[in-house]
Amino acid sequence: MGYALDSIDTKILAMLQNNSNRTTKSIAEALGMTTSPVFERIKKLEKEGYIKKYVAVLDNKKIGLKLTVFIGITLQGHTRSYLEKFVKEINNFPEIIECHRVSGNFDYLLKLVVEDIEAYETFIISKLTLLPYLGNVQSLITLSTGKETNEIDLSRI
Amino acid sequence: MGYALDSIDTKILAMLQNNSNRTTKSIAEALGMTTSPVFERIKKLEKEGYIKKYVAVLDNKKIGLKLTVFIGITLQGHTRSYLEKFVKEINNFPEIIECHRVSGNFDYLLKLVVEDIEAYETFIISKLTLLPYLGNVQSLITLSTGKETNEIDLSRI
DNA sequence: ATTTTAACAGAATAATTTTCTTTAATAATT
DNA sequence: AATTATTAAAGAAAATTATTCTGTTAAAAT
Repeated sequence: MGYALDSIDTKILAMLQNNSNRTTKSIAEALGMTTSPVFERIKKLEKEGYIKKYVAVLDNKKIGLKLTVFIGITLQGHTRSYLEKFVKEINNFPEIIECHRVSGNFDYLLKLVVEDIEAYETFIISKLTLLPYLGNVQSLITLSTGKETNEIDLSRI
Repeated sequence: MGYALDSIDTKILAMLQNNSNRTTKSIAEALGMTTSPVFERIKKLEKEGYIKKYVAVLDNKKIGLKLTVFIGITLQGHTRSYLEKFVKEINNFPEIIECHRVSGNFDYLLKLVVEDIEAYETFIISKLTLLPYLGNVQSLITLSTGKETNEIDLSRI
């Protein structure tokens, strides 16, 4: 795979995962190094794809999107071409932020973020149920969220 | 709620959501403005909490965490104190990156990221099933992911 | 033992962030 | 309607950071 991470790399990743606006200077100080090697390591981590991107995490509720819903879906047919079409359609719905093909009691698990229950119902009626080959659809409405992050614990790798 | 977003704010948020390392200068140019008002708006969006944090998004697979699993859980008792304890316990497991209390066929939906099926099994056996009051546990193993993002479509607010 | 390579330190430069002052436009008050 | 506050923006200056470059050291390879 071309490149192995050492403990300095994982520490850098851990810090940038937690706050990507942290300066290389501050990271370097935390590691007892100077800025140049830290800078070079970060660039390498970006180039090699360990760091995919840098993003601002917004407060969905404050923006007016107060409801997160998970939807488990089974399809009636499983032909390859249809599965691909399904995923493609799904990607056009701006409400959907995750779409996983899963094994277990569903074929797909979706995660979506909408304004409220009403917007959710509109989505179901005027978008989701229009898709063909749809089998069972089961919604899990989020009541509260104890934890929701992208941050991976890197102490275990 | 103290502050209403105008169209310039949402454009800034959209850009930072997509790439938080984009310079204020570049954002300002895209908006036909100078850097200072854009800078001030960003600081305001941070201060007011619309922007929660800035993070580096890592490639989990490259780091060796190749498996994402969703777990639906029902509990046998629903006393408030126990629910709180459950969430607290869950937060101590580094594998778990999301924990939602939901309505529907489960009480909780968890999302976790682990190395592989073996690590997943270890988690189930030596961590999850040790929790008391556990009822039904149903796992959805991710086979492939069509979409997985935090980026909210802001054109609809 | 010699060469090569990779990682780091330190300094210099380029670019960006951040602060400050001034101006224009809008809203509020009398 | 005139005047006064407020707010948002522009522009310039200062401070900090990112980025590049050069030289050095240590480790790895030959």
